[in-house]
Order: sequence, then structure tokens, then C-alpha cells
Amino acid sequence: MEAQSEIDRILQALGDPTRRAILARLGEGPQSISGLAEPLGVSLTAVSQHLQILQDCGLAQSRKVGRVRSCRIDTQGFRTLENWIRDQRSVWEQRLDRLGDIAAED
Amino acid sequence: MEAQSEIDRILQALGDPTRRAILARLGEGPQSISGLAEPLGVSLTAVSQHLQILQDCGLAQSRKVGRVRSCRIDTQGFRTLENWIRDQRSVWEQRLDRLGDIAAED
DNA sequence: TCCTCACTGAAGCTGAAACTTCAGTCTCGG
DNA sequence: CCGAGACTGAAGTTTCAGCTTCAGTGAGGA
Repeated sequence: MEAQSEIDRILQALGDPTRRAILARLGEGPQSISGLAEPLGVSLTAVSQHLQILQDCGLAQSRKVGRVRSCRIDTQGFRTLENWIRDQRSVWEQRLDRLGDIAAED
Repeated sequence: MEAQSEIDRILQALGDPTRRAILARLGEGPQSISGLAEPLGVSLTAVSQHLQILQDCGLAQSRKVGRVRSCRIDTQGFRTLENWIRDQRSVWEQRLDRLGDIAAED
């Protein structure tokens, strides 16, 4: 299980509650690393590590402004996720339409 | 962090690669526990445990037919996930429209 | 210039999650 | 009724993701 796809990395990233809390906060507007760390009660290092993961799969962005890192939501990863779910559903629906086995098995 | 919401449990469930593999297989049609375990190279017990988690958050269903457990996709959890993403996006888009700070900050 | 503030990198710790084994239970075919 | 096959439950093991601390680095204010 090496070299995951983007959707794998997105789902894995969203699996962690601290990262979801970071994203929720970023949803309200841009934040610094300290601004994110404080309400969560974790170290700056922890937030930096999470942010790296969120950036690597396109769920967050950041850039350094002076000595402060400004973090924000990246919508690209969420679009990827939305498309993935749509694709999944269409696969099942096609299969179910084709076989018509819902009523048959239930 | 006790008593997670349904969307939290869904995302946490999808975070695991083995569970995603199980769902991918179920996407092709119903399967028994053994049918799921064999290609994954894990024990039946492991699959049972994962299935329990997937059922608890509405991503899979199963029922026992004789001595075989028949497992399938549950679309309910995926609908919940799809709605969650839509909601998230609409929140950000509202904020960005209101503040018009994309160009201003970049 | 010097100090503080905001972070970063390296390295180690720890608890929860994923996995295993093994001993049942229940179903079905012969 | 007996045996094999499909799971299930309990209990133990192990890995690793998320966390910490601490020692830098580099920006900016006094």
C-alpha cells in the first residue's frame, strides 16, 4: 500500500478530527498557525504538521507573510472529493438499474 | 472528543485504506465476508470488524442468509457525505462573495 | 543592535486502531 | 447425526499517526 492516489490522501486527511477542526476554522476565514493552534489546545508544531498534510492533498493553502504563515481553505481538494462521490454513486446506480436486484434480494 | 456526529464517523471510516477497498469491492456487487477477505489477504475477523464500522455510519449494509453474511453498499452514508461537502462549499462561497477578499489578498 | 515573536525541523513518546489467533456458535449437506 | 464451512467474540500484539519537546532560523519592533 504505497503511493496513494489523490482521493485516498484526501479521505485519509479528512479522517482526523483535529484536521477537520482546522478546516472548520479556516472556513470562517484565513488564519495564522498560532491562530489555529490556540483554540485547539495543541502545539504550533502539531498544526504545522497537519497543515502540510492538508496542503499535500489540496484541502488547504498557505503562504508566508513576514514571519506569519497565512492559511486558507483550498477548494480544489473538495471539488475532487465531490466528483469522486458522484462517480461512485453513478457506478452503483448503473449496476442496480442493470440487474434490478434490489427488489429481488429484498 | 467523545460522541462524534455521523459525518465525523463517515470521514473517519473512509480514512482507512482497507475499508475503502472493501467499499470498492462492494461497489461491484454484494459479497460475503470471505469473498471480501480473500483478495485483501486479511482474516475474516478483520473484515467483520471493518464491516461493523461501515454499517455504523451508513456506508454498508448486511444481513445473514443462512451461514453466509451478504454485504452491500449503503447509499445513505454517501448521500450524507455529499450533502456535507455541498454545505461546506456554500459557506466558503458566501464568505468570499461577501468580503471579496480573493483579489485583495492575492 | 538586540530581543521577542512566529514558526520550522528533528527526534522521541504514546495510545488507539488495525490486525492476529483461537475457541466458540450456527447452518447446511451427506 | 456428523463434519465441514462461515462466520463471531474475546483477548492479545504491534504498528504508526498524532503528539510532544527542544533547539534552531529569520522577521520585525524598540
